[in-house]
Amino acid sequence: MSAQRAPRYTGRVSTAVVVVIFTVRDGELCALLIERAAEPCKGQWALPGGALLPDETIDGAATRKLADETGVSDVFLEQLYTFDKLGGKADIVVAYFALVDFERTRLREDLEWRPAWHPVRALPPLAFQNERILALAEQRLRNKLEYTNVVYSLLPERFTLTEMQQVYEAILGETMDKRNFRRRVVGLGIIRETGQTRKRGAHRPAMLYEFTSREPVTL
Amino acid sequence: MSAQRAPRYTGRVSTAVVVVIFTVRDGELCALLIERAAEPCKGQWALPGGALLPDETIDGAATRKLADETGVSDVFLEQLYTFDKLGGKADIVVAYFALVDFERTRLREDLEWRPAWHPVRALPPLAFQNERILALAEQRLRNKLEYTNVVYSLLPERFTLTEMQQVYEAILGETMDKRNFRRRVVGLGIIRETGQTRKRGAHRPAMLYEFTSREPVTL
DNA sequence: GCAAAAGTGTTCTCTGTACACCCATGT
DNA sequence: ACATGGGTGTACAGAGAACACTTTTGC
Repeated sequence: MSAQRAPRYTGRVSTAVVVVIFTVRDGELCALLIERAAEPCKGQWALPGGALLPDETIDGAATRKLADETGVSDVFLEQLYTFDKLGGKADIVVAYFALVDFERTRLREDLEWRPAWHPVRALPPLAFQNERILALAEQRLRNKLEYTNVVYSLLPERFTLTEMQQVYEAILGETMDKRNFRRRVVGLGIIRETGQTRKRGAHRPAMLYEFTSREPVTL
Repeated sequence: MSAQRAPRYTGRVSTAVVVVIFTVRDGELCALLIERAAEPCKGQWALPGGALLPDETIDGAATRKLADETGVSDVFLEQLYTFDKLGGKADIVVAYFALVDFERTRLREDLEWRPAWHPVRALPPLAFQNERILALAEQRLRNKLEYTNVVYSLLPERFTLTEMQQVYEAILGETMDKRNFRRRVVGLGIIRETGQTRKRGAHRPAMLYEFTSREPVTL
């Protein structure tokens, strides 16, 4: 597109979309990977993705991939970066990243191209330089956690402050002070009390909170 | 690229690169635009850009476009966002943004496809929804200014603190306190005194500073 | 000596951090 | 009664914001 004098060579290149899908499970940040059942890189793991369908937007392709693999939609999904020369079939790969609540996902069942959650601190061998994409996504996630409310997309409708804190700790990889954490998130206005409590085990019941907005907001 | 079971449809789409080139001139943030000399959108202005050359990387294409239009290289240049359905010839447009010192640029001379600097607060009619790209680039620039040293790419080798402050004020659109500004930028360690001064007009000479790094650094 | 830009310190507020004990419940 | 996680307040330090006058030069 756009202005250019040069002879009008029109590069047509094969373009694909991949999605880094993060969740927090058992206090660990995990990403969804798919085991490759065919060459190239058979037996290695790769991010979910694929070519665009005819007339499909790139956002649309990312949304579709996310839904195909996890069954969820209406979650945080954002474009991450566009790569080239990654070594796969596509010349250009537009990467997205998504955040999902583990409890809401239903992974596609496939014996051949099996999807599975992998802790990002213990990844298997990855195809097509997918480490680079994952590393960038993780960094963006850490940043966004600090100055946006994106954590809403990793938690259920109602949750306790301890659960919320565990999500932050899993992603940032550091423990936090309970009192400071609570003051901060309540003070920022991203969550509010529901008035309901939840009894779980031999201790005082926990207040349940909800997000004031389930749309991404920059603080 | 990457894992996919579906029938292997490979979308080949036409892909282009555009570059938002910013500079600060006379205390105004300006962007480089090119007047379209042919249909579609003849007479409107558009961001410099064009299709990828065979075997060219997207970074390479952006670097080339920047050098073609301004004669500069070795400046801050970063991928911004990837758009589709903008209405031009390309299906997919990978946008970059660059920061250049006005004094170092030599615009390409072309009677037909004329490049010119335009203040971003007073843009002419733009082709292909280029307003969206410019708005996003400007927002990113403002953000980066706050937590990185990218301003190095808008200033010459040696400069006064007043010049540096004027760049910040032009981009952020607000005046700043001289003493606080100086404390901050010196305290951050992104610049240092050169020991040299510069006499300019009927007043005390100004100390010349230089950047401690001319690579992008996140603070 | 006057106009013009350069340069320089202090005070206050706010934000973030460190830190330890009591509470409500189940067994 | 005891074990378990839930819930709360205060003190200190560092960062950022507000604010006005003196210095050096050219004319």
